[in-house]
Amino acid sequence: MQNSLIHHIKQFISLEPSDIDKLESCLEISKIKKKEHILKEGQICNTMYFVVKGCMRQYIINPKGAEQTLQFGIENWWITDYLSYHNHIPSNFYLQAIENSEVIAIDKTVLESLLIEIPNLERYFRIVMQKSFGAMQMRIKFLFTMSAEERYHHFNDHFPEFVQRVPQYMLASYLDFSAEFMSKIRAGKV
Amino acid sequence: MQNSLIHHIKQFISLEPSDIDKLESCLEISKIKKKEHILKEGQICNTMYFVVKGCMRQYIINPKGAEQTLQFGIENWWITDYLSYHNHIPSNFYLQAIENSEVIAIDKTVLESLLIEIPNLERYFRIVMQKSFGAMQMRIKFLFTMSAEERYHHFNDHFPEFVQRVPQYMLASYLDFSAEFMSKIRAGKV
DNA sequence: TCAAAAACTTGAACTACTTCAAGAAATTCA
DNA sequence: TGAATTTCTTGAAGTAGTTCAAGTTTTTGA
Repeated sequence: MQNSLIHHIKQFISLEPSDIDKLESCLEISKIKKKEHILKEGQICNTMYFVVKGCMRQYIINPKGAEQTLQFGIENWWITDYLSYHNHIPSNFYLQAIENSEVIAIDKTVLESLLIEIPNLERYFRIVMQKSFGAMQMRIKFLFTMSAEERYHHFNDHFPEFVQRVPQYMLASYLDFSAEFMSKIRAGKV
Repeated sequence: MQNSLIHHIKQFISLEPSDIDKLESCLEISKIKKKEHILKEGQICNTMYFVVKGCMRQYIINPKGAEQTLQFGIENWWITDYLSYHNHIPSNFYLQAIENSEVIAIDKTVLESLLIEIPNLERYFRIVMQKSFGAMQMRIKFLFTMSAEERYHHFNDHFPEFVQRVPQYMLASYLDFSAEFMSKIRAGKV
């Protein structure tokens, strides 16, 4: 079974066999147990994570002390704190596994040299980032224009399998409403 | 005076003189009058816009018929609908000048061939997109954790000159509250 | 320069959500 | 397996915002 990251990359660019060798020599899968953190607030994030299997989340602890999930990362998604990664500053976020997961962790220095050795890889990341940014623009649109109930139904319609996969209270905070309100939406009590 | 886009690119990567020539032959500045649209909902967005001078915004018309500003683009920012651009699908957004502006419009086909001719340009866009995505992650954090009043003060503290530059009602909708509420915040009546 | 248009303000009534508290159900793992 | 933990539910009370409508101020452009 081929490395799933290489498979993902090939969907966007073509790779020479020698490039694949280089990549494979740098990549290894690490297992992250459910609830384990790969980044905590205040740490500098020097790593990009590609989710091979399982599910990760990015969250914060808000001023009231409650956890708030800002992003999920499932199979074939990259997850990191891009600002901390890019500017080498302490992170605002936690990154945590919400299922037993497998990720490919690429250290910034390793990635920098890979990008120099395989220039075409810049193209891959450019495309992936543009797609992610586009998705984020749509997310802002949904947050701004839909009611809590509409956001829940919209998400549920588009990602029904995913809704089964994560605790409701995490999905509620991702959609920016309270767990209690989620319960009432689901019960039709709104 | 050098093309401000080339100046911007040079902050991230180095360019051969021949690359600069290639670039300059492809780029021209076009003037957009205040209130003029460069993209409307339903159109396919085939162009990326680099703001040389002035200010653009991305907005939608929400289900109640009101305009809602989702993003601003000032000098040295790229603005486009990335999802429409990337997937060649109709846009959800409007792109409009809110000051008399000058932009460099790069057509997708032109950009694609530039990226092939100047591979290093992929790196530039990859970096710019990663920075933008990081900024978007922070924006989600602020939207999720701060009250309307906190968002206003936070924005005002960080971008005081910009606050002077755009109509308050546009800023209010960008910060996700009503123009009337903005008025009350400013008057200290909350 | 001044009429029209755009932007801002105000208060009163309303509402979509939050918070709290407590119990019930489901899941985990020793 | 069953005790502990995590997750979900419910209702009552509260609140951070919206909406509406009308008036005022500022800006624009012929």
